[in-house]
Amino acid sequence: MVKPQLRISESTIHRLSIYYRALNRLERENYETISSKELAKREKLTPAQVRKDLSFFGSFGTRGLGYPVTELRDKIAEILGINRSWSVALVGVGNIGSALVSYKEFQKQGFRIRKIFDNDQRKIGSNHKGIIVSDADDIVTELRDSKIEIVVIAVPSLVAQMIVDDVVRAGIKAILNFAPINLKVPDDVYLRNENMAMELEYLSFSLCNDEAQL
Amino acid sequence: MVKPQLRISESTIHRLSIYYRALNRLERENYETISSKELAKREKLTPAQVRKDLSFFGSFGTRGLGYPVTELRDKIAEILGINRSWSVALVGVGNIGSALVSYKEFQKQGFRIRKIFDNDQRKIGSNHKGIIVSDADDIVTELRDSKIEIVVIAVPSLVAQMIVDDVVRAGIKAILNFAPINLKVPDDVYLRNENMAMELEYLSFSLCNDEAQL
DNA sequence: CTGCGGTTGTGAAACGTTTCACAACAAATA
DNA sequence: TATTTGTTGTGAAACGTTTCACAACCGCAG
Repeated sequence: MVKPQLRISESTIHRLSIYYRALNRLERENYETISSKELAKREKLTPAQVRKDLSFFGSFGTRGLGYPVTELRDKIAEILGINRSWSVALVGVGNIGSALVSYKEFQKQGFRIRKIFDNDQRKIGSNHKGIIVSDADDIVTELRDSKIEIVVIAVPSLVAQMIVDDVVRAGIKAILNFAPINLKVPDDVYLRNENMAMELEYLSFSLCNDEAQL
Repeated sequence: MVKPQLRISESTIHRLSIYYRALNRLERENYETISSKELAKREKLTPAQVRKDLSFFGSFGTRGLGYPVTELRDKIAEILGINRSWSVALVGVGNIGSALVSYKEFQKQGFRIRKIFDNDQRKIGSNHKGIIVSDADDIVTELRDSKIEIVVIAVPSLVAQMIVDDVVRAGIKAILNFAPINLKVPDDVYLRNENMAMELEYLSFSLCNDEAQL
């Protein structure tokens, strides 16, 4: 079903996420099928782009009709690997960490936070949405024997590399990092960075170069 | 100093953000100059990319020596428009909103949250880091006569379009949206989306397609 | 069964970004 | 001054992504 990989670009994967959400909305609006034209219009993309993105993984549409909404949504979920649930651990329950524990969108897509770590004695042992915060010093041992597949890092930049080293040592292969720093990980570990200030900086740049841009 | 714009790509701007942070660290480590080679190595980029990115805006380096750390940092701050402070309003003090109010990285780069809105009666009037939460119904009037330049939207998807319409009506030209939905804004308004689930989905995809990728 | 309007899937063209490769130059050394 | 080492700035090549354009096909109407 899912075609042999011929190196899918990052942009394509990100657009799949977008299509996934759009299709969920369409389903709620009782659409049965959707054309690449309309889907593109809704998400400010081009029809050709929608079709090409999907064609990397198979042919899911019907000529003359478009794509079946629910079926395509499920297909994309399968491609992205969100047709299942993932066990996630969170390191750091400061501002951002706490927000993530309650972030509905994670849960909705099957990302379940099952362990929380912090190095602040006042937080260790406390309860966040039913999870007892563990000591960050125990990361390696606690993760090694767990079923955790993805670790989210929401600690200050200064300690982030230390934490990530532990996480790698525990055998974790996928890390989402919120610290605004470039972490070093071995080649076989997937690392993604989420830096919320960067988008604000982009806005700042846009405002400063206004008339030139549009 | 800053060259005539010849359409700078999004990736280049994002890398400028990265250089900016790297240079700050280098300054703290007492580097006086840095070569494109070393800077690239630190941030897992290529030297040519560093040089080309910078060359769009001028020539800041010295052949044989490299780039002066502090001077280049300041130059990039000027290009990105973060050598000043920006007045920001936040709409929605739920999980994410509250985290953003205390998010140090925003303040550090000159993004100052000066107004907060919410539509929850229990939150209106409450105090977040010295700011009294206003009624979201008053967004248009409150923003119109304010000095707010950027609005951050951290409300549920269902109400996000309504809020953004008000924000646009108030004359705001730059919006950072955390709701996982594609908002519609006029062409002259800059809109950026921050979707934290998307990066997790990317990790999920990577794990599912592991052996094929690396 | 034929023809028509609509839409997909995809090779090829167009476009954009990254990498290469080297002339130009700075500093240091002799 | 001449030579060597090191690094920038940049045009051009290589590469990657997006857009174009159209054959193939679906459903429907006559």
